[in-house]
Amino acid sequence: MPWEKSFDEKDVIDKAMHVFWEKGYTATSISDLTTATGIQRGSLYNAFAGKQDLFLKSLLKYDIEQRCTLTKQLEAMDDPLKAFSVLFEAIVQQALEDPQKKGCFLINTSLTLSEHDEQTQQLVTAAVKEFTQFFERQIKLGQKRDQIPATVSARATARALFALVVGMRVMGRGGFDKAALQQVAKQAMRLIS
Amino acid sequence: MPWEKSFDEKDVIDKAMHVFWEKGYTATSISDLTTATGIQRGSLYNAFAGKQDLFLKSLLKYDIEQRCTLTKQLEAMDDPLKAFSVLFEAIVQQALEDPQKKGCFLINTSLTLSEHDEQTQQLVTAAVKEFTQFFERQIKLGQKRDQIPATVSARATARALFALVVGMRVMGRGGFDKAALQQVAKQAMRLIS
DNA sequence: AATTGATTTGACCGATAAGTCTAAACAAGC
DNA sequence: GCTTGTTTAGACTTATCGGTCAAATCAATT
Repeated sequence: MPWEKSFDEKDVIDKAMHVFWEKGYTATSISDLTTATGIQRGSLYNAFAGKQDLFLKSLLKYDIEQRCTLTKQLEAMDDPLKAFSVLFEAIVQQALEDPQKKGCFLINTSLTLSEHDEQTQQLVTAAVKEFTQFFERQIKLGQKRDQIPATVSARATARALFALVVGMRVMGRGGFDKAALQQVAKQAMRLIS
Repeated sequence: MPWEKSFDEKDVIDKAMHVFWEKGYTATSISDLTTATGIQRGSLYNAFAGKQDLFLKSLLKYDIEQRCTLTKQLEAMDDPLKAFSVLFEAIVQQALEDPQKKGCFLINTSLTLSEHDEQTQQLVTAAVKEFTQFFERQIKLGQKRDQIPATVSARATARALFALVVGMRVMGRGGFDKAALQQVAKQAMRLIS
């Protein structure tokens, strides 16, 4: 007899995600969220447990849509060297294309982990871990195919590549231009050749 | 006839610096600052123009005490390879020694630049620029002395080393252990050998 | 069309933020 | 020891925060 929700929950999460991504958790107010999503305060609290809950769902969506999708695509290429160059080129592109210079939602969040609940912390930790493991898998695959020298340490290099990705995403938010980011990307490739 | 200030302004800035460094600008309240510094609200506003002013002075102090001091020491070593290894080892050490895992105040700030005034933004931008230039100078010096291969691009490698430093400082705040950071440091050295 | 009951709405709440202001505290000059 | 003028203390102001709630709204069932 009652009445169905008049808004799409997925849609709300997507809009909230972009606000959180751009402004960060603390700097985003509930008013920001109601404005961005078009739904009212009460509806928001009816659909979600609170601000932190909506943030977690936003971050989860980002993780699935961005990191998981990208690494899956790269892994499907079945060509580690190509995958790496595509990945680094994509990071350069994303940094240049985004006028708001939001960077990476996960990395941004990882720098303010203490202001979040345990679930969010676990999500970030897991995402970071899986991302470095992706690097390690690809390096080992490349070595098996003699694309990457067997002399390089897979785990150490994976961590260095991860550090470079983090560095690039932070640099992309600051005053670094296309050339600078491309140069870093090129140096990253040097680590696996 | 009047009466001298009963607190040391430098001391207040130092104490405020550690609070801002640990909690970030927004998460630090005036009450946090009065508690940490031991002076009262009114005195604080009498001595400083406001929260943002005190933050800028804190960041400036950090920049002078940490970045400037460190790079000067490294440059005085007059041995680029040694300087780099000392630098990266220092970053590992600092990450491990700090129980609060504050990371680098400048890099942390660079990720929330939008919430600061223009002066602060300029300070961060300048510090970042000078830091990459330090890398570039050292690499060129190393090449002149045949410590570093002439084939490496000084500017590109300088930027990559900077990216690695950023990555390491972010990783140091998260769940990465000593071994992981040391491995990244080692890979950084590979870029200049 | 009347009934029904969850959704929606926007006013409301207590807490806390940054910043202001007045009155008390104080040391130097007379 | 009184006057003087700055520092200090902390109550106060205004705004905004996250979150709640009761009343109005609406579509499906009857």
